[in-house]
Amino acid sequence: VTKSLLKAAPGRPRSESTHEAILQAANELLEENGFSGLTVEAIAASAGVAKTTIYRWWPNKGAVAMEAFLAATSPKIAFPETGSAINDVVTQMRTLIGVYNGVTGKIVSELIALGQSDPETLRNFVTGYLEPRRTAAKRILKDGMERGEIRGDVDPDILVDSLYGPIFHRMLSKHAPLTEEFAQGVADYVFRGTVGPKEGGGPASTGV
Amino acid sequence: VTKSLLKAAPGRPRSESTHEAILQAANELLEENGFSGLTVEAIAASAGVAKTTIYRWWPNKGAVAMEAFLAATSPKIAFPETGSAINDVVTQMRTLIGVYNGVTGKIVSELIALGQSDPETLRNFVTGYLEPRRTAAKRILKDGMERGEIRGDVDPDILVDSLYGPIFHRMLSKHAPLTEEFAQGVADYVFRGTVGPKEGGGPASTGV
Amino acid sequence: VTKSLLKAAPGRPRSESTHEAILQAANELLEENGFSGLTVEAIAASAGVAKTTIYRWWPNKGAVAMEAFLAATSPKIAFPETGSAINDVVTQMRTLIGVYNGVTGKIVSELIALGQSDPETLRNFVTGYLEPRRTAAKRILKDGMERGEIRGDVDPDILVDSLYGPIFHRMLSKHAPLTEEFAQGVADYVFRGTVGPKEGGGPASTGV
Amino acid sequence: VTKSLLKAAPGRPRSESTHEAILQAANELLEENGFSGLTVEAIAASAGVAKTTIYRWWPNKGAVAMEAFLAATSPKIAFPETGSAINDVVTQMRTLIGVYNGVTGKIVSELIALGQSDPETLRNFVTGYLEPRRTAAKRILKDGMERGEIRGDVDPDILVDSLYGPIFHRMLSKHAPLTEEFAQGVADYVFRGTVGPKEGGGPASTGV
DNA sequence: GGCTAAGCGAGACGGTACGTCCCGTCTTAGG
DNA sequence: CCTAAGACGGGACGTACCGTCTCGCTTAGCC
Repeated sequence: VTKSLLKAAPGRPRSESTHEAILQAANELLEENGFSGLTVEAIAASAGVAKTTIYRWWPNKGAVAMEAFLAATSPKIAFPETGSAINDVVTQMRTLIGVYNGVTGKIVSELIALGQSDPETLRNFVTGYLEPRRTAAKRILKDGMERGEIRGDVDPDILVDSLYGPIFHRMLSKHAPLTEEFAQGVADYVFRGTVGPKEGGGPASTGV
Repeated sequence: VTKSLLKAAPGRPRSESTHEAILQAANELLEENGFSGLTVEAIAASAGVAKTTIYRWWPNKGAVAMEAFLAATSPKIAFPETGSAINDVVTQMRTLIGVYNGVTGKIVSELIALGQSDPETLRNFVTGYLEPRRTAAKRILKDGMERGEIRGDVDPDILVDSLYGPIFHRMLSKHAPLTEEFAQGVADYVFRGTVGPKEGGGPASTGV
Repeated sequence: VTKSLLKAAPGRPRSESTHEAILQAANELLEENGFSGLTVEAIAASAGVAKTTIYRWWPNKGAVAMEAFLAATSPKIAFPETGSAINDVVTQMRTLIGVYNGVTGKIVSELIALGQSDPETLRNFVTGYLEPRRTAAKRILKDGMERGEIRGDVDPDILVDSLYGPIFHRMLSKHAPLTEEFAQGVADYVFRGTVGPKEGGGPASTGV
Repeated sequence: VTKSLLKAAPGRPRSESTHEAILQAANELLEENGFSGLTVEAIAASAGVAKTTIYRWWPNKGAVAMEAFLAATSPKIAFPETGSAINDVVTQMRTLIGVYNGVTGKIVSELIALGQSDPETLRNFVTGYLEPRRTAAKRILKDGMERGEIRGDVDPDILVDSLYGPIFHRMLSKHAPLTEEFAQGVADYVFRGTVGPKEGGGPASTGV
């Protein structure tokens, strides 16, 4: 009977409860004070853990914050499946607007901010957060392309950034409010285009 | 002969050379080390200036960095004027790609990042950098709407974010390369739309 | 009228009260817990001072402890002057025994101990504490040599170490009690010698 | 065949090679870096041994260092036996000077230093190192007293400290060089005394 | 020409958090 | 029961910058 395919590592095994306590403490502090108000010492104190234990596993507080955020938000991806790719994506965009107007938006913004001075963190954010969501969106859009709902010569990567890029832009720059109307407008333009005569009923909205 | 309509303030006047030395030092350090490696003490040392003098005129290092950046880059706005709004905007977007792939892109990114933990800085970035550029772009687009090149019911604010938001997104998240093809693609989709049959010549590119 | 021969240093002058508060706090903690129980953080807290301020002026806690000790004990040198060098020295030795059996002995021991891993500290101890006392003792002994009380060919440096070395030895090694009888005995042997027949009244004690 | 008259303890027996490896590693590190640069983790690493194993057998690093030192130096006691106690002692003192000017002196100093903050260590040093040597010296001196070479009313404990205390003092305080001349001088004074007229041939040296 | 007032260089200061070192304890698995 | 391995809580270290504070000197306009 094989006990395990992997030989057990020698020494005292890493305490899983400690690991989780750290991530949970980090998450709570992150939601309370934002990233800039996050300190390793506070995480340690709040988790009832030694600072050294944190530094044993993460190189800096950014890495802790990132893992804490990812652990807490990873599973939340959800697209509706109505049969219309455009419908599905627009619905998800409007939902996202609500999320990004809340605490999550603040944390996502700060993680991207953090990533500007720490490439490792940015890479982790992209692979752990952004890519899975982009992939899901591209899946929907590709389905729409298969069905003929969306043109076949479209590049899904560019399309998905065309749709979500503006949302990130407003979330980060705050130069204009991040509303569902905005998301709807962006989707309308990207799907229906904007060229045409000055006056005109224009193409119907893609709105849900 | 009155030298000035305003009564001169008493006391020693502010040294303009000191002011400039500070901004220049800040700019150099910003380009060298990025914002996170920027410290007030380093600016002071590099400018041959007392820390006190910096704090007399700016509330924190973010404000110095912002002013330094704006002083160095403000005048550079330039849109071509070919008679085609779409042409002009796309050309400018492709130019912007080049700029944002260089040092300026790094600094802009870090200023946005900085703004995530300092609302004042973000506001200054928006009013000092972003708004002038958005206004210029909207001017071009509105001209196109007047001419009938672009639909009349389009919201210029949303349109401009649809075009530039994706660029900022890739600049900040670095999940995919920031190429002229990308800018071209985004512009194509936003102007011509993406709905349509799977196969199809599709609408002509908006390309220059 | 000259204000000062030295040009005033630029910048905010060092706070003398802070300086003293640090030394006093260090001294109190030293007497309470001994040197090994002394921490820079405790000194800072107890003096109401920032840790950085301590490190601005002293390289490590040993240096603070040394200066604190020297500031508190420097002026205490006192030899009686009875006309007899031997008498004076022996009296002082007996007094010293009392001092070294108390807190001072503990601190002196720990400073010497500290000096074993920090040459700078040891040097400061010697020049700040030991040398002045050795010089004073040598002064007395040389007077005795002038008067003919002590032989003229004696080396005062060796003599003074012959008298005080044993005291330091017992203070540090604690292999036998540090009593006035011990001091008396050492002085007897060093001054009167120990050679001679097994039985014998022996030379009179040098005792006071 | 009985392996032993004593019943063997249950479980895995203590590894003697491990024991020795620890002491040897400690000794090497002690000679290299001195005591302050000695860490349990370094001993463990250098001996290829687990930290736990060290703590199972010694309460702290001082105890390891002490045992390592004693194991390495215990057997080295040697007094000449020329028939003259004074001769023998002086010869040994001069030899000791050489030893204490080398690595051994450094280690002895640091062990005494260590003992200032750890009574247990100091006690071990005294019983394991100092006492045997003091006893040997007292044996020689008592022989001299028996023979009438040294006065009979002398306290051997005080005498031995009068002779060796000055050496320890200079070794620890480093206020003056530790030379054979110094040892000779101390012995001269302690055996022959120092009182007498200013000018005078004085008593003959006790020198060898 | 002296007075008043602010700008300025210099640098000390209280303070926060950092990331590191080493301690001595513990929890595993294996001998 | 010993040992290797190494995770853990903990305490203090010395450092980097922060933003504030006192200084004395400089540079102006005003009386």
